[in-house]
Amino acid sequence: MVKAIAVRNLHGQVIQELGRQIVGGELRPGELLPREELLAERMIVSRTALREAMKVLSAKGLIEARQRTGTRVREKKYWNQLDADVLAWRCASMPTNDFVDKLVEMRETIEPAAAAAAARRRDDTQLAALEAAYRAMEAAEELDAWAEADLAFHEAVLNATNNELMASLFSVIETALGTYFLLSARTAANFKYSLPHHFAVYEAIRRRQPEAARRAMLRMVDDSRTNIRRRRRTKKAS
Amino acid sequence: MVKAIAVRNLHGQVIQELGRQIVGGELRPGELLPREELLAERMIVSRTALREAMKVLSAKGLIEARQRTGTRVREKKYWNQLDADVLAWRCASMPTNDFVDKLVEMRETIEPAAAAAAARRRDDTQLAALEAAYRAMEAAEELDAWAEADLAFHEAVLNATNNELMASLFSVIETALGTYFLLSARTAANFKYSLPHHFAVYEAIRRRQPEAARRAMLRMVDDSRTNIRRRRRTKKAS
DNA sequence: TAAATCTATTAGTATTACAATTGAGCAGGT
DNA sequence: ACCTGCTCAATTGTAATACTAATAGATTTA
Repeated sequence: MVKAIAVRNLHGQVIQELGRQIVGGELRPGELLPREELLAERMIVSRTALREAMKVLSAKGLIEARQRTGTRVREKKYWNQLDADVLAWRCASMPTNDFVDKLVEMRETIEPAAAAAAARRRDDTQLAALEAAYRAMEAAEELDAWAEADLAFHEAVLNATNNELMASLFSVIETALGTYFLLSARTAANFKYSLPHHFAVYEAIRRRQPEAARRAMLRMVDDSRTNIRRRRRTKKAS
Repeated sequence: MVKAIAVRNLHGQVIQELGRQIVGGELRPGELLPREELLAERMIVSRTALREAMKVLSAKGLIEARQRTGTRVREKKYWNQLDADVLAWRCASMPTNDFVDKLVEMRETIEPAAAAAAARRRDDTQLAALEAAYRAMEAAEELDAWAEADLAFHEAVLNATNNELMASLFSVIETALGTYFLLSARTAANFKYSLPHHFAVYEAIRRRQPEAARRAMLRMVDDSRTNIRRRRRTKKAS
């Protein structure tokens, strides 16, 4: 479901390894992990490499090191839940359905608001980008091209927001969901199903009508969610 | 405006130093920073400590290191905008008003949605926490106590959401805004001004009325924003 | 009993050495 | 003149080692 970020470095691997274990629940919050020397030995890396990894995990809020006491896994409430890696590890570990629901809920909250903001503040360049994305969706002949254009469309909306925070949040969520929400609902036969929804969003943003944009985006997201749910049931049945 | 996270460690200081410089624009994207040996020497730390800091900055998406080439500052689009530190550095560097507006915009989209979700999914324990926070606000005699209770109230709402992502996002934003949005609008005289708003939110959540909760929270946030704006004008005038 | 102190353990920092990667230039062939 | 591939050197990546600093817990002392 999730793209594993390619890791060439050694400490990168260590980060992944430990991060996965912590987020996945093998290492439970409060648990004390072996002292650096031992752990390094076990993972067959130098203490240097291990420590570089630990610093990163610590920055993500997953662990906390104190002299003499050792390093322990922090409570979940301190984790940087919005960190791309943490999110990815959760996706990789969790019995996904309820977590996906949470991600979708975030998306449902963000995107309509973003559409409204875009309608308010977009400049002509950003509108042009949006239009280009829409035309690409319209012209798409096959699923791949359509998915790519769809993604570009949503990015363009977020971009027109002129609020990097919104854009960033969406991109994190979207990465976590992978191609899930883009592709899941549509079969090869009807993948252009939501084109009218996209047009409505585009039009509202073009005309600078925030409320219309919000409603249009809401309809789109809603629709996508019901499709995902339907798909989920189908899968379960099969 | 922002709480500087207390840093005891050396690499912690280095992280702050470099992070601030990058986010603050002293080191521009694309710029190549000195090789580790030199940089370490300049900052009067060992290469070890420097590298531990670099790994963290790299995890935040601020820099990218490649062998032979060196380490360079990444484009803004790759930064983890939602990282607490990155946010804090931005707050510390930016001519704040427009950035604060962006944060407020995030808050305005999140909180009403959160209130609605809370009304849908809260359990009795969470409701009790919410009630406790409300009573504390009601009972508050002075500004400090009120601010604390207010914060607890919002946390309780987010918590009742049962969606850690929402909770996390809010907590990040709230930290970035510091006590700004909690305190800025109210003078010592009328700090209990928004109590009715809070009651409305509480009631709607208690009665499991999502839409009512959303609207109530929206009114509250809207109101808070106008107060902030008013305050801003006043400040400018003075 | 409580307060001060010592001690052993663990993370933090520094230093040094070497390995791995790779851009750039050079050599050789066509 | 142009491509190909090789070598070289610069920079990050990894390791090993030694020492420093903080502190939980035992020990001593008032």
